[in-house]
Amino acid sequence: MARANKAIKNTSSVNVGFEAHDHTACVQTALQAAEAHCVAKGLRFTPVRRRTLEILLQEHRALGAYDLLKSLSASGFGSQPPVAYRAIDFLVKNEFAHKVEKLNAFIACNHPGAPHSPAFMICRSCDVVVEGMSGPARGMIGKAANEVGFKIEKSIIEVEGICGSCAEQASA
Amino acid sequence: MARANKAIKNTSSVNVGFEAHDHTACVQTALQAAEAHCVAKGLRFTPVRRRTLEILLQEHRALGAYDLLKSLSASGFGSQPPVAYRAIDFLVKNEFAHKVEKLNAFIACNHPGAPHSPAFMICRSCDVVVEGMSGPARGMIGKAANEVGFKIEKSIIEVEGICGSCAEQASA
DNA sequence: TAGCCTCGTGTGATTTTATAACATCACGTT
DNA sequence: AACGTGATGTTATAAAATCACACGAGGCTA
Repeated sequence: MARANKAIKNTSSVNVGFEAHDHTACVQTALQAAEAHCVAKGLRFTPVRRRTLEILLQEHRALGAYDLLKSLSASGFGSQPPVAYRAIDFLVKNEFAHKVEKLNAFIACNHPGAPHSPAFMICRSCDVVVEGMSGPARGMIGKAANEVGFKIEKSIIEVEGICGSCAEQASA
Repeated sequence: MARANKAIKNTSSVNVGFEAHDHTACVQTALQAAEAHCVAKGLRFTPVRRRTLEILLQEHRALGAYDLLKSLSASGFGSQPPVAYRAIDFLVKNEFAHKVEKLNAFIACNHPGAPHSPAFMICRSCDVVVEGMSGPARGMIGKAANEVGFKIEKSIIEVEGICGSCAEQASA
């Protein structure tokens, strides 16, 4: 629970370069966008899937599969791991959410719709994760890949460090 | 075991742009280099740690902690997870090895000594991992980090795709 | 040399993360 | 109504990682 609890502490913080905002509205917007995308693609945006995305959007931080599962079962869905993992798989496959490998956790996508490879900044102090967008090819590694005939399909970029707020607090 | 077994299959392959080479010698060289580094830094290159690095070097691919543990206990060391994890921690902390987050696995460092942030190419077909070197700052994400006052301490770059050999086989 | 401290090792137990396997149900098609 | 597909639910189990505690080897100091 260590990491999860740590993350859970900073509940409503929506910072690291972002202003607090009307979160309820932004959650709704994102859900509608996802719904529209699913309709367009013939995907089934079922209640569990919708609720899972909603939770991720509301929390606005990386959640572990078991954190999600707890919320889901509290919302009346099943209580066993596959319930969460299947919903997560759907969201990740369709880029409504991403996995943060470093944390074994999942986070709602910041740029839904836009096909992109995410890049995350992870604060080691407060565990806040912010998603930036990364261009497709990516400098050195792209070059190295070309040289050895490796064809990049997906890239995982996660940088760990210390965010602005935490740095301030530390120096204060 | 799925992923691990898959990896275990391609036992002696040392390819993806690298020629097969005198592996025994290169293992010895790397071990000696690590030993020297430890002496210089006042670190204790104990038997378990040495053997762990040796296994990683010999295998020349990403191994799970439990794969390592099995080898270690077969070599006469303890048989409980902490045995492996502690040795791995030591190797990773001192950059003799890296964790491949995507695989939850560990691999001997290709550029021992040189301080660097590793970047991995992971073939989704044969699970071969090759380490490239990544410069410190890293394009887009570095820029994004600057903008929000995020101080990067460590970066994880892993690209997934298909390696040259597997691509050939597929098209053949 | 005895006492003490630190670090490394070994073990048992447990926690956290993830999948396998199988039954059932909802929906659309035939 | 019969069927196929995909979503959901459940039980069980696997895989990855950590906790907690005992012991022991080496260096240090007194």
